[in-house]
Amino acid sequence: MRQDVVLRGPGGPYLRTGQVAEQAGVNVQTLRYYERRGLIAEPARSPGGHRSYPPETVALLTVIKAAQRLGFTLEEVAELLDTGRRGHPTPDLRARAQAKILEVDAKIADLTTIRHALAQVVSAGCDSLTHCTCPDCPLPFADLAEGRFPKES
Amino acid sequence: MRQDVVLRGPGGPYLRTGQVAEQAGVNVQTLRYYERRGLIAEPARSPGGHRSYPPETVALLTVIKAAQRLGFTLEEVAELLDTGRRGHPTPDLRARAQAKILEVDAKIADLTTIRHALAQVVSAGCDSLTHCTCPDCPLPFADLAEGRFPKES
DNA sequence: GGTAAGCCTGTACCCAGGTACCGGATGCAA
DNA sequence: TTGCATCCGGTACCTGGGTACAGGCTTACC
Repeated sequence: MRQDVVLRGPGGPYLRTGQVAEQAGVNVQTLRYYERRGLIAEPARSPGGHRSYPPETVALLTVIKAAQRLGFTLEEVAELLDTGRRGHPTPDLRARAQAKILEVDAKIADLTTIRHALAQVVSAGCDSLTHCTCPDCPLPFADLAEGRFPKES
Repeated sequence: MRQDVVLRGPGGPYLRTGQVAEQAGVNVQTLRYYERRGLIAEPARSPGGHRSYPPETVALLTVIKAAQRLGFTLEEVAELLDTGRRGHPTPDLRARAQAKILEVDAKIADLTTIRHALAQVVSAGCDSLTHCTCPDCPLPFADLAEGRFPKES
């Protein structure tokens, strides 16, 4: 544990990879993965080549994780951060959040239909996917039409 | 298009790969993938080694696709088909459907929370993930606690 | 200056559910 | 019998979001 030591540089106490990772609750590899993906800027380096992060990187990672939990892909998060960094605030985030709400609603609707079909299986007492002996068997779900749930799981 | 010709064999009109794939609306590669995964049985072969499927394979594929849309993984579908094939009907399908309902409910609950947070972003008028200027900014979503949505998208 | 923890790059691997490509063989109708 | 659509097995690749490993270099503390 030599991690409680702080590198000093122009502008404040800098952090090393392991410190940032621990404080943000992510893996060290993830940090470099995000750097490759353009989510976090390439940090300054020590003379020996070790990364030296400004402390606000931790907050940035928290924001990234929050956005992910809202259903944004890393690519979308990268874009949002990018437009944010370019100055002039745009209605981009708002618009994207609204679009995301529609996506979420669609997913919820699909899941609701699925839940319905599952409940039918249970209440009808289906005992086989292919040779069900229950009366009025709901299988194989005519209402779950081909292609209605493109990639839904 | 020589696919409208039917191979005849013991028990009925047999189908070739392309015919099954087309009728079931899946890719030819997928068919062989399912065979490798044990979802469909290895079909008979022509003297030259071409697969020759019984016509009910198309229905089986429909069932597989329906089960997938219900949220079962291919592995789960394979197991369900397997216990079905082994004769003696078990309450397996019913139990699994009930468990799946719980999974679906959990997903819906997560999505509902997410929808809530998104709606807050919209109504508060957030304009940046990192430097939002809106009053009482809900970012970065303290209620979406770390780890609450392990793999949710 | 020794020692160990931590960091570096690069590459490969994981999950699921497929899809694509290759060179060669087969099936079938004209 | 010729021509070409289709099929064969094997292998590699795709998406998304990371994770792991190998082999070597730095940093920090004593």
